[in-house]
Amino acid sequence: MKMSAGVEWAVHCCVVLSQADGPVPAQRLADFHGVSRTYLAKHLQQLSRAGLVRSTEGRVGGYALTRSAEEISVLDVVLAIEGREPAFRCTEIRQNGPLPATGEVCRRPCGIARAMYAAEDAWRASLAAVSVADLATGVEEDTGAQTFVRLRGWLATG
Amino acid sequence: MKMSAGVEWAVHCCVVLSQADGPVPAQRLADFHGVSRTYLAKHLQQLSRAGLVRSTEGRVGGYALTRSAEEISVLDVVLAIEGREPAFRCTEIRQNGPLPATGEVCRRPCGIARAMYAAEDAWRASLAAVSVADLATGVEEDTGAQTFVRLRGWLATG
DNA sequence: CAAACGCGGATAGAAAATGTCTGAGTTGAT
DNA sequence: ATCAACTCAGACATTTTCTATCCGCGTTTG
Ligand code: FES
Ligand code: FES
Repeated sequence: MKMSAGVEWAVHCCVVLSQADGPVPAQRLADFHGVSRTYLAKHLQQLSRAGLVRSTEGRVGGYALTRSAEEISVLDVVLAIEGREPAFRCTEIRQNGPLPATGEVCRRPCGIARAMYAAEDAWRASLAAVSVADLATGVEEDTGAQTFVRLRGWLATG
Repeated sequence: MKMSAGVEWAVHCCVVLSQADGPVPAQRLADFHGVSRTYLAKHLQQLSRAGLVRSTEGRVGGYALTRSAEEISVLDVVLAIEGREPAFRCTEIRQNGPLPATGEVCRRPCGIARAMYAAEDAWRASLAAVSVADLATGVEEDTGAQTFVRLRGWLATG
């Protein structure tokens, strides 16, 4: 029951991309966060496959958001990295053993699975309520308005 | 971001124990669910360490709930098996790179972590609202009132 | 054409989950 | 009291997953 560390990297990258003017290469994103470039590239490819970022190839290529930061929720990023399968998986062990549940009952998920899925729905709803733009404003409130100014400067000159 | 399969086993066992009169051996629980006895024992030990079940050794030993089924929530079982650590772990990569966050800001968790923790709190609240007794009544509604009667019979004679 | 960049697969290493084993301790019957 | 059977508990392998890296290929800019 633990989340991949790549989720944090991806969210941080989305916040950075929301403040960038043009495409940002994976090398620059990796240097900014102090993480492995090759491994971060894997996660960026997953974001690309999920349609959250667009990749431009070639000499001055890089990554950029496909929509505005307000339209990208944290849930979108988490699902792109961790996958859309629910964390809990009912293996239907109620059908095992000496007193198995009959086939008619098993057409709908069992009570245990229903409770687990309801909890995951609440989790997803909470993450869907926060957008990348909200995170960016939070960063400005925490570290000051000049943070992103310096970030844009570093992205341009670096 | 996936949950251990042992969680399902543990929850099923708690539902069975809520309907048992005396202590139930791990062998009986494993046979009833059609799973490995030795591996299930490991999870039952975790429940024992968490204080949810009590183990009695000896010739007629086994496991029994320490409190009433109404007082045991699904969240208690999940935390006993999966551990109490949150799924998301902030590795503080905001302190890396060329523009690191200064030490003063980092005393409180960053915005990303706050959003993740809020979502996990919602998840836990949803699981805490469901008790083992609720699951048992759900099983009776799904499979009929005679289900647990036959279960008690199998536990006694088996 | 050369340099920089993204993409995908192949390849290891580390960590965690899964599954099994043997021993210590307790209980009940003899 | 002794014995034997049954139990739990922790230590021990096995398998899968995550993490991380590397190289070759196609693309774009200069
Ligand atoms: S049968 Fe076990 S959770 Fe559905
Ligand atoms: S610094 Fe990355 S989530 Fe807190």
